[in-house]
Amino acid sequence: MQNFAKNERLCSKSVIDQLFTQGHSFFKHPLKIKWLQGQWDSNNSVKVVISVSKHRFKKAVDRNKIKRLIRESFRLNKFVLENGLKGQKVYLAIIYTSNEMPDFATLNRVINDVFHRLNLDYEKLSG
RNA sequence: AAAGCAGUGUGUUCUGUCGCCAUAAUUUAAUUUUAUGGAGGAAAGUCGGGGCAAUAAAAGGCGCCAUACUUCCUAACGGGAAGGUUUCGCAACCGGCGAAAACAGCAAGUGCCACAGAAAACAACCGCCUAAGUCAUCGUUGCAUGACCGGUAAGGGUGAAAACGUAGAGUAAGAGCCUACGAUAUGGUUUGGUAACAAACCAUAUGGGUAAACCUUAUGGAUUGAAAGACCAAAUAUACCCGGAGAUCUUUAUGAUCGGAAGCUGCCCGCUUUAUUCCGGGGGGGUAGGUCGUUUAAGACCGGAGGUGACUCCGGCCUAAGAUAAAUGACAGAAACCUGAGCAUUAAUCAGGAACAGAACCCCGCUUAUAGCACUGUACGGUAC
RNA sequence: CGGGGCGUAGCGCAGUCCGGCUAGCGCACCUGGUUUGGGACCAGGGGGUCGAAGGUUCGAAUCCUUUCGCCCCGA
Repeated sequence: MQNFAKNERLCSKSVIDQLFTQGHSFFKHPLKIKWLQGQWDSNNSVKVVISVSKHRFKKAVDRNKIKRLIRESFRLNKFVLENGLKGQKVYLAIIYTSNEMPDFATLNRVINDVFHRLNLDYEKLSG
């Protein structure tokens, strides 16, 4: 299913603090990724938070646009990550760090690469 | 005729696939499925005003802040409408039209006005005048000369600004001191107007600018903002309250027996307590989190009536985003619009473009940003040269 | 959402309340002197539309209005 429901979003402030202080991170232009293994009740395998800096994009319209594009490509590529994780659960933060507006095609490709990379890192870490 | 500039209005529609948020129905172990709805004229800036909420508070005064032609509209406003005055534009003049105005008061008081200039506000530095008064002088006894006491704003290369303007009369010299014409201000009367104000007449005056200087007058203003505020409430710790604490027996109970610590006593018995420890229960405040506040309102649309207008009244009809690390999207296609190529021109065709910008308690305004398109103004008439 | 502050020379700051004074100070920069040469020192010099636009005034960095950018605070 290529949907994106409410329980796949990370909303708790304390968990976000934990993710940003203790999480593993890597960088793939124009995205910065932070991730951390987690535990929760519902049976989805990822909780994600998407962030665009107010410093880089002053207009709310542009920030909303970028967040919507990232969310859309996350939704379409989520199956890659779910296959790699094999039932484990992960908190994820996606931070946009460029100064230019992205277009959907390149962003989609980057997200796909990022998820493959994330799967490799996860396997390496867990053995 | 029209570019540009300024203002006002408008702010593209439809189809398919996959998704997001809310509500309703349906169905479950979680949930699923279906239907309906889902950004703006500025949602922006947060500059005014109000609702709403909490706190404070007799009335009133002082202080502080804001506003300032008039009448009206509005819940209210620093907003709006109509009107007046002044200035500006068409424009040389008149009418007319349009635009702008922080347009109360400096003739209530105080302060300031650099440089220059005699002087920047109770004006005698130079200049002009010695008629009157006092004193002195003398070949001249005067309509003399000199000094003192004075008079005088007509003239003076300045300056942003110089003490009503021009002409006459008058005088020793002069002066609105007086006269004529003109200008301005204040007060009064009459007429028109709800009023600001306008016109006419009379009287008085001639007082430089500055209140986006202090200030005066009039009017208004309590403070803090939905992160306000109300309610529910896990985990952990816990004020306070209640019950209990080890061992043995059995009839399993509000049971019996033995025992520990402390106090009363010198000691035993007996009585009382048992906390600062631990266990169980209650319990208040309250964190994470959640619910309400929160979208039915100074509401939209249609029709009628009143008013120059802002706007008001009456009737009908409708309910229209509601998220909370924050939904309203992505991809593909079509139509209309604009630009370029194409063509003598139009059409077909091809390529490209489509602004400013995203609700966060809710309204009314203001301000600022806006591609393309539409409309209005700039862009009237007469007279004179 | 609400509140407060700052934009002046390449850099860091005065001056703004209460309008006129050459828009000033330190570092940096340039020229000359000093030294065998450099630094330090001495003397002299250049560089500013006071964030932007409009207004008030004879006159605005300063007063008023609008606007742009930056920073801080309240949970």
